[in-house]
Amino acid sequence: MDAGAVRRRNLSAVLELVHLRRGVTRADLTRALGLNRSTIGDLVAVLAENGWVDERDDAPRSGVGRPSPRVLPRDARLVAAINPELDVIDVALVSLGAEIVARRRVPLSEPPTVAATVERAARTVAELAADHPESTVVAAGVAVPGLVRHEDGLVRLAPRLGWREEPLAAPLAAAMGIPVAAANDAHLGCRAEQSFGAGQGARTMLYLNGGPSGIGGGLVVDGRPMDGAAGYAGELGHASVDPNGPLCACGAIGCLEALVPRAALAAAVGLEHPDDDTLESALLTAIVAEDTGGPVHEEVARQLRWLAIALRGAVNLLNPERIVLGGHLAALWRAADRDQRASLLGQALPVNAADATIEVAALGGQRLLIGAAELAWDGLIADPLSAGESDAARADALPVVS
Amino acid sequence: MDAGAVRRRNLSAVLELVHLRRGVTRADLTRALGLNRSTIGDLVAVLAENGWVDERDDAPRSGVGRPSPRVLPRDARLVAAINPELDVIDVALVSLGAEIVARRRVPLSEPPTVAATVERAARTVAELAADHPESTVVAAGVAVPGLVRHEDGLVRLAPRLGWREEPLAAPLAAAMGIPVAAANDAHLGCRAEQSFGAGQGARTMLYLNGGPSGIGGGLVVDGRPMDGAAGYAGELGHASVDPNGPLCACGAIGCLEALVPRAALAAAVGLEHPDDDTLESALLTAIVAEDTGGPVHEEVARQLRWLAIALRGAVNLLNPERIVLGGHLAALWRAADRDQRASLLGQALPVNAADATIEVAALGGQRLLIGAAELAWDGLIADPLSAGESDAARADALPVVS
DNA sequence: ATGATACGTTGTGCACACCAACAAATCAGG
DNA sequence: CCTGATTTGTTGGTGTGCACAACGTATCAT
Repeated sequence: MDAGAVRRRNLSAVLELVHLRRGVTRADLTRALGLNRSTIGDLVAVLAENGWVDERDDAPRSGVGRPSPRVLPRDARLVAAINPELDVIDVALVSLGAEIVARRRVPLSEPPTVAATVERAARTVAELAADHPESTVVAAGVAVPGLVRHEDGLVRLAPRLGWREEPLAAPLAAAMGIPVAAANDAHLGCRAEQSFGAGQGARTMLYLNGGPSGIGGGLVVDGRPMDGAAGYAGELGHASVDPNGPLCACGAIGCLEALVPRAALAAAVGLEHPDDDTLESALLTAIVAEDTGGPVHEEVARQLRWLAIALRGAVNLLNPERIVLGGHLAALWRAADRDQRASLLGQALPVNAADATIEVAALGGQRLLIGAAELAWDGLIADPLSAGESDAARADALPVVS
Repeated sequence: MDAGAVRRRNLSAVLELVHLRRGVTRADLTRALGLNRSTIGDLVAVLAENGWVDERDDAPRSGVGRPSPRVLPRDARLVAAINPELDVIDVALVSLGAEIVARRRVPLSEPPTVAATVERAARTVAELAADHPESTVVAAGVAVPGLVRHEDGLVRLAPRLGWREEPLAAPLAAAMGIPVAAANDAHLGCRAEQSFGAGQGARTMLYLNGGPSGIGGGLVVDGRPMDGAAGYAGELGHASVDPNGPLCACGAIGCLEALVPRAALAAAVGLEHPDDDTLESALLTAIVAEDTGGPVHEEVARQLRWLAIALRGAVNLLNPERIVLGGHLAALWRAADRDQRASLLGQALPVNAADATIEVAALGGQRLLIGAAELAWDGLIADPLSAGESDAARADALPVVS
């Protein structure tokens, strides 16, 4: 580690705080980073020169002493967030501080091929960027409903889209002329919740999302997203919960996601492909309306029992301090009564159950886009000055294909 | 991060390499750390001045060019490693480079209380230290067969010893006058295997050990040991593998360790409390002697089936690149035939199964002591100069109770 | 108004890693 | 055995970046 690395680290730490807290005072920065006032002043000045932040004097007056100027993220640079799905490609431009500046949902008549995804996404990003001439789109992140190799953004398998061993990040980068990184959608949901949602502050966390194509998840270990050896960690949906259970689409027996399907929950309340909010409110309504022991109660109780078994294993293995539930698992949690909630971790070792709090995901429909944007910001925040002169020349500094 | 932090980090990185590789040339250090020759020379000189390393010119001649002196760990400082068990307290002095310099197994007539453990361990360490007057014992680590809170080394529960909510690190530190850290024995086995055994080089690894009191484990994530929120991670032994299975001692149903007990394997080969080596060789002998389908084959196959179910969940959740098996799980693996070995990860997602290799633990009976020593070295290696003048004054720099 | 408090600003010093030039120790080839 | 090539250690000089102290500035409390 040389002296330059110190500078890079400190600049990166400042920028990361500005990003995560959407603006902080310089005084906050000195306290959070333990650096000298003069050093912080210098670092902020460098970031301001390079177009990353603005300083403003509209500090909320708080206490005696000279007020500290606020350091705010600047929108001169944006990243693109892309989420291809079965019937839509969701595209957004996201600022530092994770504000969605522009968003367009491009409807599809049929599931997209990779080529179509690349073409539509690149075009849509260009159109959205044209509406924001004062900003430059400097990188992109893609949330893919499937397994993505993180070293090069190759989609190993996305059953819902019918993709298999398809390069994705590379052609997108070629089409857009900026670095592109891709990752599993649940991983990125986890990142988003960790940075800006229900996972804030948790150093060890398990995120579980119940979507139409199954149950995915993500992990945070020591405050950092955990990908595993190649990027496929977090697949608790394919943990065994019943060795005598049904055959799962993955070929194994008794997977969690085969026993806790979103479709069954939706069917119990008479819906077919509800979105998260619709499913949740229908479920809560049904639970209130129905007598205890009715079919909705039954299905909720059944799914909670299986979920508890899977959570027991994960909680005993990881000793997380937080568990965040999204999608129909969030709906399940909301529909559960006091006893059912307690029993979710009831069979875990007491010490592990005591450390863990269960929360419901907070970011709703913006989750995947914010997560994809986080992925895109990663390399830039890690080394803010490399983006200084030519934004395109920095491609190889990223864990990304350009 | 200030300038001094750079120095600390670099010194620490050099010392860590010397420790892990049990000596390296200065040329190796420049390559491994990417620092300048002159910087490495300076760092090594500082470490040598402070009694951490020796330089010797006995380099193995390899190729042209001026030979690089070897930097070797020096035994001026030692750490104590302590492992209380049911019928013995195992104590050792361990050098930088993880060589066991002295060891004594103190036999017990009955399971030790915490007070007895503290007294016997402290006395034994003092006696061993007296045999090595040229060295100073500067810290200690304890491997506990139970759940240990890592912030203060309090034993939450050690069923085998009958301990519950017992402070351990604090009284030991008081008795010995040096910093003491304590952790779960399987965690420390994992650390030992990671640093010096079958886990070397793995950045994501799952360690699983089958002992007489159950199945414990440890995790390595991003090259660093993973403890969880409070220190209780790795308990895959209490993952559910059969919701209709037997009641486990932990109060839950169908835990892995209830279905894969060491005692059943030992009983199958007619032994009662065999050590690891005895069990393994007896099992291998029996497998060869017995016809396929016999009771030993049956028990091995049965246990492997349950183990596969638990491993599936863990592998899909973590996407590890290595799985290390110890204790009777290692014996199981050794006894398994080709097909059985393949089927251990056969139900995991193919991408996850492809990334993971299964290995057998390599360090045998020294594992826990080496792991406990690793724990003790942690704080010292992280900041070598703080130990320079007064070895005792550095206590509060450690994640440890003094 | 006045002191106390908190913060930004400026100039200086220092720690530390890098660099370039040189010296030393080996190997290969004659 | 000598010579050149190669690799590495050594030395003195240089530059970068953070800390620190002293001072200026803006707010609050009385």
